[in-house]
This record gives sequence, structure tokens and C-alpha cells, in this order.
Amino acid sequence: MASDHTRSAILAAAERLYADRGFGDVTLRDIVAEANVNLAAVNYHFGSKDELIAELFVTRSIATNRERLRELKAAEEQGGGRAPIEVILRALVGPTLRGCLGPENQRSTAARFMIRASIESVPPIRRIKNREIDHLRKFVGAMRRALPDRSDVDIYWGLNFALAMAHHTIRESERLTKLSDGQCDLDDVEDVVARVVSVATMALAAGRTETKASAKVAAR
Amino acid sequence: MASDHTRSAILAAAERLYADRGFGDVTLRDIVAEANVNLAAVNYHFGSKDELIAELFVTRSIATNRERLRELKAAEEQGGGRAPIEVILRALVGPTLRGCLGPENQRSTAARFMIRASIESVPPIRRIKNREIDHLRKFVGAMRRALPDRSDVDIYWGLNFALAMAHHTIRESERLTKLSDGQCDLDDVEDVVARVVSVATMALAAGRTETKASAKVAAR
DNA sequence: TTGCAATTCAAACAGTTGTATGAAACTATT
DNA sequence: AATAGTTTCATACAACTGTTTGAATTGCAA
Repeated sequence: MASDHTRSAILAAAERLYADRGFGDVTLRDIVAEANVNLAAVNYHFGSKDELIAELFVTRSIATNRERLRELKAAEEQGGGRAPIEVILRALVGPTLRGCLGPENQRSTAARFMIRASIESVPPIRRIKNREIDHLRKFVGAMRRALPDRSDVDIYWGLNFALAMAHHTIRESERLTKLSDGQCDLDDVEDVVARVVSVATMALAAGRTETKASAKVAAR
Repeated sequence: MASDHTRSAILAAAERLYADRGFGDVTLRDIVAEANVNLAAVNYHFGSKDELIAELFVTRSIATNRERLRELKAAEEQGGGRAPIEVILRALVGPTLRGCLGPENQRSTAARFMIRASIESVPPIRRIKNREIDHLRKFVGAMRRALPDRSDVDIYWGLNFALAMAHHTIRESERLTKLSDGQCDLDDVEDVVARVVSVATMALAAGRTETKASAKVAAR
């Protein structure tokens, strides 16, 4: 087969540029210049610009999802098919947070690319994200097993909030640092993971079925 | 002065189109066609496309922020300068959620526009968002007064998580609906507000300074 | 070496984009 | 009615976009 050299040079250059400057103002010509290949090579190897972006994102997504499921499976096996909720949540948000936060200077290109992808949503990436639901269902299942007397609705909301805290913290890490004048240490990834897991666990552990009712009372 | 008719026709058309089809594939030509005005009118009245987008977003942001502060001020006055934390959090996330969620068919153009702005982040909007920090500081102050023995870091994290849950729920409302097979009712806005406020309140009320330590223990 | 497929390349294409221009039309004041 | 200022309009501009083409080159198998 081919040497594949051009293909991977394009992938690397594209990831680097997208990570640094965003999808908005990186053109194919920027990419091929960075990769030292011909302009037509992108269409030859990937078909189109969108397919290039999609391939980049899929590759990284698969890696994260695999890591998530690995942690989940390990936890459930260790617990005889049932894992504690906080370990499940850690498997859900840990890989993403670890992949995207941490000291900026030692942040991988892949991490910076994924941050971009979470900030600037472009069509090819959105299409892929929409297919992530099946992956999340596996976590719903595990959470159901961990909290058998919890309603499905509460499980979904708990999952939603856990992802919310993780993704928003990544997206707005710069703002949180500025707002807190550096007091919130986003580089201490394990602390961030612990905080997210802690709150999400509380959200799911709080008084059964009471959540909605009690909150509504407080609303008055 | 002028009739202002053209100006507001452009604003209305642009908001409608951006809300429906996103920033990515709405051109100035689409906008002026929808508004029944000449192409050059946009640059004449707004200077550039980006300034048009900025004006749209600023207008809506100011409205939301004003509503937030109105609720906050009312609550603090009623409590003699100190409001309960859950009321503060409600003032923070309530206006945004109420503005962006609710039955789709009766969702205002403004609301749909703001959802777009939160999903597809474009440069002019990002620049404005970065200036939102001063506004958030007012909530930090109120939260400090409500929870005087809470560390600043915990306050910042609590604020961050509250905004995280609100914004992520808006951004991913479609996915949550699909994942839960319609069981999570995103149209019941007050329930959503109550859920977010409830979890955020718990996050801030949970064992002082213990949060981090206890979570770290759970991590083992 | 010859032949054939895979790859690279320069060049052009076709389309779109936001913006600028200068004349025309309008508005309101004198 | 004449004027000055504002607003509208058709049109052109200049730049950039992703993609295509067809010829040149390369690498490998027979």
C-alpha cells in the first residue's frame, strides 16, 4: 500500500492548526502548507474538508469512549456487576477532564483539539456527537444498577448534570480562572474530577423522588 | 431622525434566520432578502456583519442580565441585604432557562437566537461573552453574603456548576430528550429551574471545606 | 525493463462571501 | 421651490473558499 505519509501529515497538521486557531479561520490551504503537501491531497485522501474534520474527531472520540468504558467495566467487574455510583460517574467524566485539562504547556494537541471541538461546534462534529447517545446508554444502564430504587428520570438528569459540569468546566476554564483570579486551580485535574463527581453524586443521592417536589416548594 | 424601519427590519430578519438556520449558513444576502432591503443597507446601518451579530447578542444579553439583577436585588432587599443561596441561584439561572426553554412552538425568536448563540460560538459573540465577568462578580458578592463561612474557591465552583447545568441543559436539550425518550420534560421550565437550583444549592451547602477532601477520599 | 496503478502536483474552476462605490431617491428644513 | 443631509439602490469588486482536472511522477510487480 501507500506510505501513508501524506495522509498522516495532513491529520497532524490539521489537528495542530485547528487546536491553535479554531475551525473558523483555518483553511485547507493553511493545512497543506503546514503539512508540506499539495492542496489536492486533502480531497484525494479524505474526500472533503468535512470528512477530514470528522475523521479527526471520531478518532479522538473513540479513544475517550474506550477509556470510559474500560473504567466502567473494570469497576462493575470488581463490584460483581454493580459499581458504586461515584465510580461510575468518575468513569464518565474522568477521561474527558483528564484529556482536556491540566497544565497548558503540557496539554497535548489532541486535548487542545477536543477543547476546540467543544467550544466551536461545526456541522461535521455535531453530526457525530448526535450519535453518541448509544454510548451514554451504557452508563445509564450502570447507573440504574447502582441506584435501583431511583427513577429513570432522575438518572437521566443526574447524567445530564454530570456531563454539564465536566464539559462546561472545560469550555469555560479560562473564564473560571479569570473570575476566581486564579484561585480555582484548573491544572489540578484530579481535584476537578473529584468536585464534579462529588456534586453529581449528591445530586443523584439526594432524597428520592423528593428532589422535584422539595425544590418546587423552595421556589415559592 | 430616520424612520429606522430598515434598521429594525434587518435586525428582525437576521435574528429569525440565525435562530432557524445558525450562523454558519446565513449570509448577508439571505438576511437582506428576508428583510426586503438592499444589500448595502447592512453595512450602512451596522458597519459590518460582525457588528450586526454583536448588536443582536448584546441586546438580548442585556435583557437577560437586567432580569437577573432585578431578581437578585429584589431578593436581597427582601432579606435585608442577605438573600438565601437558593434564591440567588434562581436569579442566576432562572432568566436564562426561562428565556431559552419551554414549548418549542411558543419559543420566541429571541430565545431561539440565544440558543443558537450558545451552541455555535462565533467570534463577535465570544468577544462579548468574555466581558460578562463583571456581571458574574455581582452574584459572587451576593453568594458570599449568603454563605459567609464558605471559602471563595467553593463559591466560584458553585457558581461555575450552576451555570454549567443551566447552559448545558439548554445546549443539549434535544439530546437529553432523545436519550430519555421524552421522559425528561424540558418544556416544564420551572421544574428544570428547580432541579438546577436544587443541585447547585446542595453543592454549595455540602460539608464545608470538606468537599474537596471527602471527594478525594472517595476517589481512592 | 516494461507496464500499471497509486499518488502528487500545478493550475484553474466555479461559486460565494463581505464590503465599497457613486449615482439616484427621498426627507425635511429653509 | 431650492437646498442639504440622509438613506436607498444596483452594481462591481476583490478576495477567498473547497473542489476538480489532467498531466507528471512515483513505486511496485511481472
